[in-house]
Amino acid sequence: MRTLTRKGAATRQRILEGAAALIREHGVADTTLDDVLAGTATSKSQLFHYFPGGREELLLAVARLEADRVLEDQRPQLGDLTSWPAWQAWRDKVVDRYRRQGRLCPLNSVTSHLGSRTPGAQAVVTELMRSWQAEIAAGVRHMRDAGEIGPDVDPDRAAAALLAGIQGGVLIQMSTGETTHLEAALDMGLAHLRAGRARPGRVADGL
Amino acid sequence: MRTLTRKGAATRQRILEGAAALIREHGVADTTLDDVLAGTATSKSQLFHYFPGGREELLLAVARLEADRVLEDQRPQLGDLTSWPAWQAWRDKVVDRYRRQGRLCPLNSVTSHLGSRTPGAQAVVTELMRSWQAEIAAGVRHMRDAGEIGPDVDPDRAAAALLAGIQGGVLIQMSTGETTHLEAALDMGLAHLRAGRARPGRVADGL
DNA sequence: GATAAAATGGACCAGCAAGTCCAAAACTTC
DNA sequence: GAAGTTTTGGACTTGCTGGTCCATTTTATC
Repeated sequence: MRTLTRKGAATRQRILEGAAALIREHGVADTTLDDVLAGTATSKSQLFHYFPGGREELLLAVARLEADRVLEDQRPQLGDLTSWPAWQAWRDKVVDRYRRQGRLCPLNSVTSHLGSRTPGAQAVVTELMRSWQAEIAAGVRHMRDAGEIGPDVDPDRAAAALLAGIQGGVLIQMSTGETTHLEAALDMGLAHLRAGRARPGRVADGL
Repeated sequence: MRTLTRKGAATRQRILEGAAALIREHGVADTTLDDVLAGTATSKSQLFHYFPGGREELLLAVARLEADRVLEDQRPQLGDLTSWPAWQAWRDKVVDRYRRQGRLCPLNSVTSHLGSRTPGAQAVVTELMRSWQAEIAAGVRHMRDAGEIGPDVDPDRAAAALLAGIQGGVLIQMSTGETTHLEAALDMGLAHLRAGRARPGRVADGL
């Protein structure tokens, strides 16, 4: 596969998106290569032609796709955390996104299935977390510069805590089906940021 | 398997714990029944004798074992959140527990592998979350009654947020290998609770 | 339109791992 | 110590799924 014709690229994309859709619906464990083939009207030789690494390579590609989608789904709010209403809008969007997604988290599903033998999967998640946190931290920094948050707040650490709350909320949602925890975590995180505005020194005293 | 002799019970336990140990070390996907057999010096007929449901039943039993262990590992601190130093001690214990555990989270591994077709797995996690949150909430309630936390704080919601932070911190640790997020989430959660002490009305204003 | 490269179809293979089965040994109980 | 039950060993079956292979068709390029 030296080059890729337009047709070839289209086929590859069809396989990738079809696989992602199936995994979103049934989970990784219940999605075989034959399922993907049937669902995308392709043959086995095509799949292995475009993903020489076989299942593993395909799953990794799906993971990347889903990782990208996570941040995309938070735009444009995530990149514009410049006022309290904006933060609230972002919070609502996150909750809504995961409420729609339901119990299955494709990314977690894929990575936990690829497991530790595929370092690429961990890398995808790590990178997602890194940039996600960076964007939140940028928002915190902005608010801090605007005097809405105390100067003693560490933006990265605050963003890390917020991000952890989101992840945990989603994780819990995967078994309970409820977004209660996600909302509680986000609301507490935001309340804490807001509270830091008037009383410098308060935020860090638990560290 | 009408009754279980002492010997039988011991064998069953040996299989269960051996399976749990293997899964802790290598993850679910890389642990076959034959691995368990080899690792516990048992034969296939024994495994299916004590776990008629086969792999699925065994995995579920392992999930229960691990779920129990999670709370046990936090004792006695978890049940005694009655002063700020006690909260801090609990926080340290949690961080330490997961730092020791490393990247693999057996419970998440098992449940995400059993997937949605086994409702029992979700139930185990849900139940764990429920009681975990209840114990944290009890601590919050205690502190509130002692006047250390404002009366307007909802203990269950605060506990939910804290729990989400923990879960997310651990989840992130699974890919990064660092406990940074876990610590940030816990510290922020505790700082927020502490901050609620002096200024009633503050905590809930983000809701 | 000839040639080379890419795309496609689908039969085939191989291996693994879950699960079955039956006979033999050990234990319990009387 | 005999009868019945539980426990154990391990060979065997079976189904599935990832992966290979090669012949054929389509597409690009000149």
